[in-house]
Amino acid sequence: MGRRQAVASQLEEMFARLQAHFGPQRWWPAETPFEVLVGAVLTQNTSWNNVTIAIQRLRQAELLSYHRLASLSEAEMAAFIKPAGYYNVKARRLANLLRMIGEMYQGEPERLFSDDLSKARRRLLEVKGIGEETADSILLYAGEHPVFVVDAYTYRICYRHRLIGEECDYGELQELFMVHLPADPQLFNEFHALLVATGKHYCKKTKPLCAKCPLGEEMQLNP
DNA sequence: TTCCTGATAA
DNA sequence: TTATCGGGAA
Repeated sequence: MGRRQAVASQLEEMFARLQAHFGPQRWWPAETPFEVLVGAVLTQNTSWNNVTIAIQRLRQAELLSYHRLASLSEAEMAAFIKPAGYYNVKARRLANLLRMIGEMYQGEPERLFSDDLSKARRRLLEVKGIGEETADSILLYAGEHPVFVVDAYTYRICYRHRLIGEECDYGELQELFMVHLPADPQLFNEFHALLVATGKHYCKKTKPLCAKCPLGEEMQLNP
């Protein structure tokens, strides 16, 4: 078996094991694509639990739409999203993102989501505060584009299982998944969600629970 | 105390 | 390469 096939089958087995263990993840936990976009910024280096509190506050105030949210000042926005942490930074980032949607997509987020993948990605990355992971989360979970989302969990799990080296960057890790798997948004959706579940419950930063991990402790060499 | 579905400026 | 942003929960 060639190297390419070997990696492909390892990824497939990883997916199968996680799917069998965790079941359907039903991502992204949001009612609308616009809510996905907001959540993608709020969850930067932040536990999802805290994000849901912030999202609830926005929902309560009926601010989960482009026009309503864009009508707020950054200071007002910051007050609403406070429970998500980094609230001043995130208010600025949301405002930057909404401004781009206003200028490039006539204030209609749907035009961003349905735009050409590479064009939409470039425009998202031009926004200060939107990096590759946040951009790809929006493209996959709000736009249903076939792009694999890489995060700290993906990196940690793949590194510990010796699929990548320490120096592997975002693009290289993303390519590992996208080259070896079919470009299926539904597959990428579920796979990333399952990796997050794994990182959260087993492949933890400190004290990983390798013995109980659905990926098996025999795969991992150096936790 | 540590960690959390990062990104940027210094 | 490192410092900074931050509230919430374990």
